[in-house]
Amino acid sequence: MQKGSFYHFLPSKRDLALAVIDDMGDDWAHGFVAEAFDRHLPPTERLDYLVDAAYYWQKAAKDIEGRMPGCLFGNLALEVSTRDDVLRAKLDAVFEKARARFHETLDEAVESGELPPLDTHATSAAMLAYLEGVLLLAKTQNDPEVVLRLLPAIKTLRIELRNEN
Amino acid sequence: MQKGSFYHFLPSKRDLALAVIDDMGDDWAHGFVAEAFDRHLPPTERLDYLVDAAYYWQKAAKDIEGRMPGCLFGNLALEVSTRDDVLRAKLDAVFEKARARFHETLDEAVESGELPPLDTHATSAAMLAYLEGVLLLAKTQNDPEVVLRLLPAIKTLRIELRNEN
DNA sequence: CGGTCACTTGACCGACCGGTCATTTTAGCG
DNA sequence: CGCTAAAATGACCGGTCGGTCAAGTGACCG
Repeated sequence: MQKGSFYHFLPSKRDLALAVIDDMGDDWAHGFVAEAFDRHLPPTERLDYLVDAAYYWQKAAKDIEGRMPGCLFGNLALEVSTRDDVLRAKLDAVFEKARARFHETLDEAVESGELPPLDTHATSAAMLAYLEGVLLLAKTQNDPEVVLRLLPAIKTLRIELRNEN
Repeated sequence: MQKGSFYHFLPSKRDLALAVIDDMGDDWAHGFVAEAFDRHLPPTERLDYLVDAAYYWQKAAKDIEGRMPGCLFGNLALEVSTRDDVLRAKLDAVFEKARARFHETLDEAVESGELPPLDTHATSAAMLAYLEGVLLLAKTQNDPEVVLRLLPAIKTLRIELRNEN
């Protein structure tokens, strides 16, 4: 695309980033993540599904482009979130949406007795953090297999309920 | 510093990045991380210590500069590792050094019976990933408290030994 | 057909960035 | 003091980047 065309639709490069986050953020939190988080599956199986989805997505991307892309939002977050607060807030919102998916799943698992009671809010955040961290390491090694090796341990993360006085 | 001076010592900006990784990489893997991983402490306490160290470091940095810096190596890794393979490999080596610290600690804990047998190699990598992921989320929220809330769960991460046939 | 309006084009602009270099300052030393 | 070598300076260069804009194209519409 020629730059003239670009500026016909968008006022600046920064606005492109904003728009991309809006567009892909939903795709991600409700697409990639949601697809894995199929409500018809038992909660813990959804996490297995997520591991597979992350792995195949990264692997496919590497096969095509030669390099592991990692997580688009993670990449963006570390690069710009110290320099642009609006962008940072938008990325934060995307992460929050994804976290909510984990949260639902955990609540369901606890309710059904599949998991003992735990701080599902904090634990869901921990799981998202772990997902991002694993993608970071895998990208640094440029090796999707790292995802397969490490990510399943996402199911072992657990944050206890703080005893409420 | 004036740019003339800069180029008196270093041939290019990229070499600065390389040098910084070399310098700070050791500081990190053997300084920040090693400090937390005091061999005089029982293994699991070292992880508590690490949580505190990460928290206070991030908090202090935020108090001074107004923004959470996150992990220097994580930042660099996501930003450049798709564009510069040498840099990527260097960052990978830094992570590997840090991982080894976790690894030692886990081996010790297993040996002393403090932890049941587990895949200490994979688990140490998982812990490092989790550390990076938590810093990423905390930075995106620009809130060091996230570290305090999530990072302690690093002790719950566990990857079982693959049964060796 | 001619008019209009969404869209495209690429030349152009100023700012900045990585890097060079001749010149000057400074520090160490006999 | 004067010599030397290390280190600092800032003008300068080519390239790129974000962004502008006047001119062009083409599709639909009366």
